[in-house]
Amino acid sequence: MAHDDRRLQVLRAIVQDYVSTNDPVGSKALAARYDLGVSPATIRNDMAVLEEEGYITQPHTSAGRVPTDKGYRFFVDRLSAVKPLSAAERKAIEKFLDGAVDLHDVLGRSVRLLAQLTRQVAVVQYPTLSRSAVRHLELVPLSTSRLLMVLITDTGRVEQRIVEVPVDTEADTVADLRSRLNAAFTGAKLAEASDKVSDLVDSSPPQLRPLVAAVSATLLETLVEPSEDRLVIGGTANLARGSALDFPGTVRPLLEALEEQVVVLRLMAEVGPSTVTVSIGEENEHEALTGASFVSVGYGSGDQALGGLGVVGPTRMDYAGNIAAVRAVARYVGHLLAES
Amino acid sequence: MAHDDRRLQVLRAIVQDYVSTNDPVGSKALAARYDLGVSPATIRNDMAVLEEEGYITQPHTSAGRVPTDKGYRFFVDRLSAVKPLSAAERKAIEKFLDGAVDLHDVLGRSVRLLAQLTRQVAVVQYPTLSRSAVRHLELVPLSTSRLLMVLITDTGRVEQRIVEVPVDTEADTVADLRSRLNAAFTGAKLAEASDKVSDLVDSSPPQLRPLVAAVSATLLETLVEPSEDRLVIGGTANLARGSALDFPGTVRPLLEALEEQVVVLRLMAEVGPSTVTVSIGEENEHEALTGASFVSVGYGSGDQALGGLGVVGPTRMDYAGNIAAVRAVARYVGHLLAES
DNA sequence: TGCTGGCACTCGGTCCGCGCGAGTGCCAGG
DNA sequence: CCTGGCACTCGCGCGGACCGAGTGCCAGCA
Repeated sequence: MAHDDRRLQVLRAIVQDYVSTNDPVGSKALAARYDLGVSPATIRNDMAVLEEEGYITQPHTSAGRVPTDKGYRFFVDRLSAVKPLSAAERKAIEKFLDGAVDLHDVLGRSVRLLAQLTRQVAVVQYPTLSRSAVRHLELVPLSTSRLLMVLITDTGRVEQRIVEVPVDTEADTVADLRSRLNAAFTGAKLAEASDKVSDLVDSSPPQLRPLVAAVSATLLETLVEPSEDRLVIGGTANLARGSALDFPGTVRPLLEALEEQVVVLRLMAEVGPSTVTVSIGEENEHEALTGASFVSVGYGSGDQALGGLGVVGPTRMDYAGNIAAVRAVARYVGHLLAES
Repeated sequence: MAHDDRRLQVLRAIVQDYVSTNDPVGSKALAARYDLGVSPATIRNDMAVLEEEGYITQPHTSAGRVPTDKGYRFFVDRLSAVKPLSAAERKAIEKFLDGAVDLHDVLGRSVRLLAQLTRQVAVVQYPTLSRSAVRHLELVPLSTSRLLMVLITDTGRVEQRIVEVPVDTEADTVADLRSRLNAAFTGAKLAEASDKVSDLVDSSPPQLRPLVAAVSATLLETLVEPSEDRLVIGGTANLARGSALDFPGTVRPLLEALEEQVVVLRLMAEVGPSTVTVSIGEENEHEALTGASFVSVGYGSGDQALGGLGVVGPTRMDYAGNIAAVRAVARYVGHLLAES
C-alpha cells in the first residue's frame, strides 16, 4: 500500500527531526523540511493514525508529536543501512586505541573514545574471566603463611588474591606448586578449571594437600565469582548536557544505576558478538533506565563474546550513529585483545 | 575584644546555618536559632562589618547573607575540634572495608564508603608506584619475540606491560632473567630502581644484553611514567542532588574535570599523610573547580603518603564532618595496605 | 478514494504588573 | 555599645492576558 509506505516515511522523519532538534515536531515543519510530496494536511492524517497505533504521542494538546518507545523501536528495527563512520572517525579510532600499554589502558581508551564519538555515557566491561583461558599462574610468598596468587589470562587480564595457607611453606614447595599449577591450567578455559582442580588435589603428594587445597579454593573462587566483572564508565558529563530536556526526573537515578554496576552488567550479560542490541526506554527492566536507551554489543574475536560494551543515553538519541560507533569500537577492541 | 569574638561566632553561625538549610541567612533567623545573647540589630551591625571585610555577601539586596570563599576559609581554619565519627559510623567503616579481596577491591570499597559517609563525590588515588617497593617481578613469554612483564608492589598493586624483545628468546633464558631481576629489584623502592637498572645491564652476559635492555627500558618506563597514576571515582550521583542550588553553572564542567583525572591528581600531589588539606572555591586553580571545595588527605602507614583520597563537593559543605570522614577512611586504608 | 486548502478551536508558554514579605540600613534612645 | 523602631529596597510568586503553533474537521477537487 502506498499509504503504509508513506506513513513509515513520516515516522522516520519525525524521529530524525526530533532527535536533531529536540522539539516536538508538527505537520508543517515536517512538510517543509522533508520533501514527502504531500501537504501538511495529509501528514496530519497520517500522524493521527500513527498516534492511534501508539508510535507517536503529543506531550500536550497543541504541540507537535514525539516518538514513543514503540516508535523508536519500529524505527530501529527498520534501520536498514547503518550509517558508516567517516574516514576521519575511523582514523580517530585507530589513533586513539593504538599505543595502549595494557588491558586497563585499552579499556580506558575505549570508553573515552566511545563517549566522545557518541556524546553519550559509555560503558565497557572487562573481559569475563570464565570465557578467557589461563595464560599463566604465579605464586609469590608474602610470608610463611601467606601467598599472593596472580592469575594472568590470555585477554591480558590480571587477577590477584591473597591466600592464607594452613601450614608453613618453603620457597621450594611454592615453586614446585607453581609449576604444577601452570602445567595443569595453562591454556585451559577458566570455565573448565573446576574439574581440573579436583584432579590436581587428588594427584598431589599427601603432605602438599592442604597447601594445594587452599590455593585451589581461592583460584576457584576467583574464577567462579562473577561479582568481579568490572566495568569502566566514561562520559558521564554528557548526561549533564540536556538533562532537563532528556530525562524525566533528574539524572540522579541514572548515575546511581551506573555506579551500581550490577544493573549494567545484567544488561550486558545478554549481548552476543557482532549483533548490536538496542533496548529502549520502558523495555529496560530497571526503573532508573526506563527513560533511557542502551545500545550494546559484545566484543571478542571468536564466536563468543569476551565482554560487552555500549552506550547509555536518552531514548531520543541518534541510533544509527551510535550503533555504528559501538560496533566499530567493539571490533577494534576485539582485534587488540586478540593480538596481545 | 568582645566584639571580634562575637563576630566570629556570628560567622560560624552563618556558615552552619547556611550549610544545613541552604538558604541565605538573615539576622532575625540567626538570633532566633543560635542563642548569641544579642538582638538582631546588633547582629546586623556585625554582619555589615563581616561583609565589608569580605567574609560574607548577599546574593541580592533584600536577601540574607551567604558565606564567601574567604568566609569558609576562615571558618575551616578556626575549626577547633574535628567532629569525631559516631560509633555506628566507625563500625560501618570497618564492616565495609573488611573482606576486601585485593587492592582494586579495597579502593573500590573505600570510594563507595567515602561517598556514602559524606554524600559527596569521592576520589581515591591508587598507591603511587614510585613510593612503593618491588615485591616481585614476573616475566611470561607470549611468543618468541614478546614478553609480558608483571610487576607486583608491596602495596598490592599489579602493573603489566608487554615487552617486544629484539631477539628470539628461549624459555630458559627468560627464567634466568626473571631470577636476576628479582634478585636485583625485590625490596627496592621504585624510585631507586633506575640506578639498579644500569648496573644490571652492565653486569649481564653480553648475549643477554639486548634482552635485558629491552625489559629494563619497559620497566623504567612503567616506574617513571606518572601518567598511570590511577584514580577511582564514586558518588557522582551526589552531584545531581542539589545541583542547581549548589553549583553555579551546571555540574557538567565538574564531571569533565573529574574524568580528566589529571586535574584531581595534581591536587592530590600536594597532600601529606595525616594532614587534611582543604581547598575552597576560588582557591582551586582549575576553572571547573572554582565553585567547589576539595577535602583531601594522604594515606599510608609510613611518614610519606602512598597516595591520596578525598571528597569534592559544593563550597557549601559540612567541612567538619567531611574532614573527619576523610581522615578516618584514610587511616583504615593505610592499615589495610600495610597489612597486605 | 484519497489528497488539499481553509478554518475554527485548543491550550501551553511567555510576558507583564502587582503585592507581599524578608531583610536591610539608619537613627535616636537607653 | 546595644536595642527597638522605622522607612526602604527588591526578589519572588501569582494571576491574567496575549500569542501562536498545531490540531481536527470539512468541503472541494483530481
